[in-house]
Amino acid sequence: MINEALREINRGAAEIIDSERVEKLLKAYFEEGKNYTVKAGFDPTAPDLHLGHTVLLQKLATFQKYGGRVQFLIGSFTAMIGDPTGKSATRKVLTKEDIVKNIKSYTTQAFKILDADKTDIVYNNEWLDDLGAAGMLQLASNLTVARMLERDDFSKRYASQTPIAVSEFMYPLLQGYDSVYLKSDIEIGGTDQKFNLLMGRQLQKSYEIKKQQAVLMMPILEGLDGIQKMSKSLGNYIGVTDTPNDMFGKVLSISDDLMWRFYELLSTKTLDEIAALKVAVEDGSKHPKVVKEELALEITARFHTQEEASNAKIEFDKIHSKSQIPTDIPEFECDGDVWIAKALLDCNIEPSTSQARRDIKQGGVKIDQEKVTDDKLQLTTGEYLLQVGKRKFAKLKVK
RNA sequence: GGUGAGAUAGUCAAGUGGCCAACGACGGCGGACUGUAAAUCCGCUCCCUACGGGUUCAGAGGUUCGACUCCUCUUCUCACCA
Repeated sequence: MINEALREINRGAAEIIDSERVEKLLKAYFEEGKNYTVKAGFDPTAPDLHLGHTVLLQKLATFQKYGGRVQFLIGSFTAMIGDPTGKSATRKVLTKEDIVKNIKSYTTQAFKILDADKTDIVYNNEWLDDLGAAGMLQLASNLTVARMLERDDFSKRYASQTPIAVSEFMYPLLQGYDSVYLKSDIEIGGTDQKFNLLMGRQLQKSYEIKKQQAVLMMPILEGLDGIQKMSKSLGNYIGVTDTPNDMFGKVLSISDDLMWRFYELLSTKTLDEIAALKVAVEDGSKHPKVVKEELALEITARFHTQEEASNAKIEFDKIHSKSQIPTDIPEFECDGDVWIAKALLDCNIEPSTSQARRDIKQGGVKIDQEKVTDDKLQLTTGEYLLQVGKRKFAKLKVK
């Protein structure tokens, strides 16, 4: 049982520092029913989460299953400083209203994965506001500039003469101080957070907390392309607020290799179940597409409902596997006889009449499922279903 | 501040007086194929009710029968020097 728990906790983790501590905590839970705390910090700078963020949440949920109590820390104070991680420029500061709004949307999204009864939402301004100048100085005296500059991001910026605000040095310190205040037993975060996570251990030691927190780092999830990290700016993400249809379709579009990665990091299936699926695909008893659909269903259902997920699957099959017509098609109206190319342009399924004529020539345009061959065709009064390629549809009513 | 190089379609990048609506690559779009929105192959890729017309190669002028290509100025970018 305890081994099973350890396996699930280790699952997908990039690195664990002080894994003996984790083992001890688990042992105490299984043998004496003692709980422990797992801290994870969230930066309320962007309103929407994508699947990359949920990797951490998923791991927290695993801990909750095995006696962990989650300290869901909102960086309400630190959001005003700007964490330099990953960005090589000083970040802009958010207004209070933005932060409050973001927090709200964060937590509703997070509780689709986390067990609310085993989660404490904490805001770090609660104790950081009171830290005061004296406390701040004391905190800062624990670290030297040389040690700060060890951080990869800082050293790069320093070397390339990109400005580093002194306040940015405070960020890792404050994040570390959060762990001191909360007396966290374990902290988890992405690999890009390593420096900050270790700071928690360092400061806990300085502030004479007997046991330093263990640190568990999760890898950064790849995006749909399977190469770059999942991020909004790269456009290769699956947002947790994506519509069921989008979500389902996006998961199905990933490569077979990436599918296993998603299984490992995002599925709630156990490692044994996943291993079984892998074997089944390899020996041909299961089709990889079926396995991928299972994954897509699971993920879609988590953020929507079971029913919406199944509908998304039906819709997907309709359009892609059987090349039928989707359910929702935008409708348009126009007067008199219309030239087909102009009609396609007006329905926003072609960018120009030139492009429309090209597509007609190549046999890519259909009216009511019939291929159009005449690029001079005039549409007379009636209703038409226009289609360009496999995916662009419009209904047009000619009066 | 000085000197030199450069600015070409969504992006990168050829083109040094007519053969240029402009090579090529990527992207995008169609088609075939596929379990897939992947991979692969084929075609298309400025606009216009079009075997023709219009507007493009940083901007403004000029030379020329004719300019993306030559000249002048302007704006911006980069490199080296100070």
